[in-house]
Amino acid sequence: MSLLDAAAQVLRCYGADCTDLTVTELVTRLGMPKSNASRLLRAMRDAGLLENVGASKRYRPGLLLVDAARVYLRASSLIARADAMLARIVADCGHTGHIALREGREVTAITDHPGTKALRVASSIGTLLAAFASATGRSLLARLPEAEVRALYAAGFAPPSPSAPQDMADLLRRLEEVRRRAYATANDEASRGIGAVAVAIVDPRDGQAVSLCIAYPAATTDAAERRSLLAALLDGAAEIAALVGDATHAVRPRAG
Amino acid sequence: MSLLDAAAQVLRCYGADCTDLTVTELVTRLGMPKSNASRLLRAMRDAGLLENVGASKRYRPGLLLVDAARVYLRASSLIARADAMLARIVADCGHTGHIALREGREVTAITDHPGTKALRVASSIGTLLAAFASATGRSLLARLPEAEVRALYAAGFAPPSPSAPQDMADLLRRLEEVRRRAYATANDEASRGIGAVAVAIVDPRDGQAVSLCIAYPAATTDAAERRSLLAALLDGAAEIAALVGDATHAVRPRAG
DNA sequence: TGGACGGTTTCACGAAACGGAACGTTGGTT
DNA sequence: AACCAACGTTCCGTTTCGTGAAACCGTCCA
Repeated sequence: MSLLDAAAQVLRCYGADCTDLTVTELVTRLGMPKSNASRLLRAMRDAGLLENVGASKRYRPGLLLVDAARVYLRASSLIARADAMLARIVADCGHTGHIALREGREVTAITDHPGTKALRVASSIGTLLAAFASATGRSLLARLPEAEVRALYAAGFAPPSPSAPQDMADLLRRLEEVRRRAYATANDEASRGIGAVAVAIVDPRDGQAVSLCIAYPAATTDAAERRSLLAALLDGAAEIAALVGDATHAVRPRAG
Repeated sequence: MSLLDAAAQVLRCYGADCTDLTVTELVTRLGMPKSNASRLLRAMRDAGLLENVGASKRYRPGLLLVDAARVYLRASSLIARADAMLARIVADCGHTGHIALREGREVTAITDHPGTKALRVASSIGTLLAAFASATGRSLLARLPEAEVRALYAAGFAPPSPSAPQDMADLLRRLEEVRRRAYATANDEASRGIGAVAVAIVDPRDGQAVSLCIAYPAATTDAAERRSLLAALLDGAAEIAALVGDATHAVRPRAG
């Protein structure tokens, strides 16, 4: 593992469940020798990638990441478009929506639109989910060739719940279903009591893929409502897909 | 210069005026040998710090920076509070406002609130300004001991305009004025035709400092309006300062 | 006081980064 | 087709840096 890989691993620790790190926490998280951890955190701080929390020995992300991250988000017209579309769908249906991207075997929400109903799903920003065991993840995995999915999970996977795919064959079958219908669903899978429906769009110009997702409380959302929000999602995705040239949504399958 | 320093320098290139980089551009920007630049960009990409724009040889920030940057912004209740306050002031006065932080000898806007007037100042997000030659920068420098300001500018500075501080004595005199009044101003300094007023708040718990700034078109903003928005800014800053324990704004000097 | 704990520093050696030069690729011009 | 320019990659010998284990340091608590 190179020094840059180590630094990137450190940065990946930060998210909804981790706002700062100590040497010992890094040792525990990454299995790194204590002296390496101490020196790496200090070198990253000195470079500006991290900063200390006041005079403490705690390290958090540094300011220089903010502008670069902003460039990432703004460089992508696909993200911007998908996000605007999702905002409209959320405003109409009242459920929580987010845009998710895949990073390796995980997915992360990068934008978030809280719903307006009394009972709604909480923000998932900054939380990493296993791609194979989430609607957004499966919608994105379905856009990969089978060989690539097999290579990604060459070491196998541990299902987090009984409703998640149980093995490679199960996963591939579900991805084939996603490809056929053009959307993915999840129920009680990453989080209890929550259902989700997700649609992926790929920008053929640069290969970037995003997933638009609506998450809803399973107990209070009946079949008619689920059909309605799925239709809105598929319509919205088709509109963006037409703009960026993603042929997958050219003929939209009937929701059902 | 260590490898991490080099990587951080690359990330600092990204902002409002740079959304992606090639090997040659990096050579030009950082004066780095070509082979080093090629290897560095590739190593950063392989680590996830950067990614290629499609199949091109252009590199842009990688997704992993987004969550870490978000943690930076959310970890700071000071930024959140200052931003909310500024939003209210902007809504009232109609001019453009932003929150700025200092990084070394420069300041960068991290949040932005466009004004509502017909003539308003454009967004400055992602643009670095010289701290000594901007209102936000001077409001933040005034919160440093004089020795620290001298050390920061040990190599001297080149004034970007006739209204900017011309030498160290001039800068120190202005910073003393900022300390006395608790706010900094700029006119025609970083940008022609624009005036700005800025107030800094320091969170004594972790030493974090932010500057709240309102920027306005100099030609159409009369003295009464300037006094009014300065009063709003000072009132807002005093309110936040009381919450975080910054004693500087405990007794607010009369604006004038 | 002694021990536990978190973090830092030291050390010798192997790994990685260095910069210049050669090489490979692409596109444009004659 | 041959040539040239520009960009990016790879090679090579040398130098620098990162490695992990162990020692050390500072703080806190029984």
